[in-house]
Amino acid sequence: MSYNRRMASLRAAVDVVIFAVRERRLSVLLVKRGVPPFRGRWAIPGGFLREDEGLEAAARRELNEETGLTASFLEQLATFGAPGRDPRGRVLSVCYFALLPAGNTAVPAPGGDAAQAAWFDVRKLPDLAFDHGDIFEYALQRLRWKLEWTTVGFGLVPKRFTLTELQQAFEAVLGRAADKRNFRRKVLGLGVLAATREQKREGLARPARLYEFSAQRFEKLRERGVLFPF
Amino acid sequence: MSYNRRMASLRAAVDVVIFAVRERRLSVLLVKRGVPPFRGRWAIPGGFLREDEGLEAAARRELNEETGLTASFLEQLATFGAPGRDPRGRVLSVCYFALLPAGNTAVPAPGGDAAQAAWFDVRKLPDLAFDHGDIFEYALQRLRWKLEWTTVGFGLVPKRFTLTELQQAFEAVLGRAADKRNFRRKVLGLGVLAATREQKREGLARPARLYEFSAQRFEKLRERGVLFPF
DNA sequence: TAGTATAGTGTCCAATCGACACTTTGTCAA
DNA sequence: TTGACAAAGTGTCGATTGGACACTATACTA
Repeated sequence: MSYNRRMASLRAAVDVVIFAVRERRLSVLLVKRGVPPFRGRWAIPGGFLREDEGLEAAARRELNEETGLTASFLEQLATFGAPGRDPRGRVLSVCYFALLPAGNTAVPAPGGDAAQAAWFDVRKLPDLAFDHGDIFEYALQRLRWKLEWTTVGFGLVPKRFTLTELQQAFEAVLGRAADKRNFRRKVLGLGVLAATREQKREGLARPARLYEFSAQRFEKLRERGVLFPF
Repeated sequence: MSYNRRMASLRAAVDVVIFAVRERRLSVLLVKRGVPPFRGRWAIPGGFLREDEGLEAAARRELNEETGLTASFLEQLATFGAPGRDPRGRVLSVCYFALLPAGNTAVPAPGGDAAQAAWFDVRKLPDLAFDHGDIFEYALQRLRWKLEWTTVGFGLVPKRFTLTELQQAFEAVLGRAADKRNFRRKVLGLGVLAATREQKREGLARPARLYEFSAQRFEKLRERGVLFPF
């Protein structure tokens, strides 16, 4: 009944769906596979888990190898493990999703199995390798959902940002325009933003005030159960 | 740089946090380990993933082996994989959480590595084996959260149920009393319940109307984006 | 038929949210 | 210097939602 057939060979991959807003468009970083299987196809960046390496540590390592950057948000997404999802054998993919702040989104020279890396507008994705299409869809759904109901949104924007920049990031992810007054009311009403003394000019017009996310205020509210943990 | 040290040996366990409301108390099903490591300690039911077995299929199998029942809700929770979490070697635990409807919560004779199985009030848990304490906490947090913001709650109750039964299930999970009128207004306002002609007597008093969850109505609303997918 | 135990029902107030348009400020060019 | 431009910044109203709050209705039993 509960005889455990030990699996012949099992490997674990850690894949990271990396999102950033670039040119007001929500984008994902993909890598072009340089080796079989799916050679020449685009895929979500990732690699095999190493011995003595934690899952999140592996995700951070992959992210850093791929972008040279540190995520402003990183969270486990789900694990995909259908038999047959990888022609090389049984591979579980523990997936993460990461946000990078707008701005630092250069594409470095890729290493390893990836022939090249590039940002793609999420509306114009190529066919992806493995079951990465499913993984991407799931990640996007989760990002959109969390953006509306949590404070992850601040991960899409630099440390200091104008409210217009923040709004544009929201609009890029959700794919629809927001009302400026309602957006500001809501986001300031959260009580987790601190206005700085500095300003930023966007083009030739009136400068905008820079704000920053206040971790202290956020913690205080979270302790009182005001904000969503997920 | 991206040289892949292949892991010597990796196994994947699938563990299932099984919740049910019993005697108006939120309970979890635990098994007592009959073999090392952690022999004699209580643990979340689970087992190793088999070859050619999908993750969710493995979770269903474990659930069925442990309870003989089918879950009314089953969803992947997260994957835990810290090196050293299992003294036998590197083991990833892909965790699920499941709900059983109130009523059918008999404890069958356990098989395999489990010496015995028992329901525990979530407020009075023993020390658990491995990192199962963390897993449990995470599952409980997720359950509470989803109960308030999604329709999972109907998984805690039989196919046909009275509104009082449903309310008691909510109260058991959230650990606080709800106002009867507000609860009924909210739950009926979802538009996913259908009243049946039948009634049920609870004790000696006036019978209550039986309702059922209407998958059709739920789908219609979900298609319009009214209800939360998560 | 009186008692009892649970089912079932409606109002008020506060907070939230969406829709909606004009004034302010800084810069540049005429 | 001032007029034009471009983006920043700001408030109200109405609808909906959600929490607090207490009494009547019904089925049965003694």
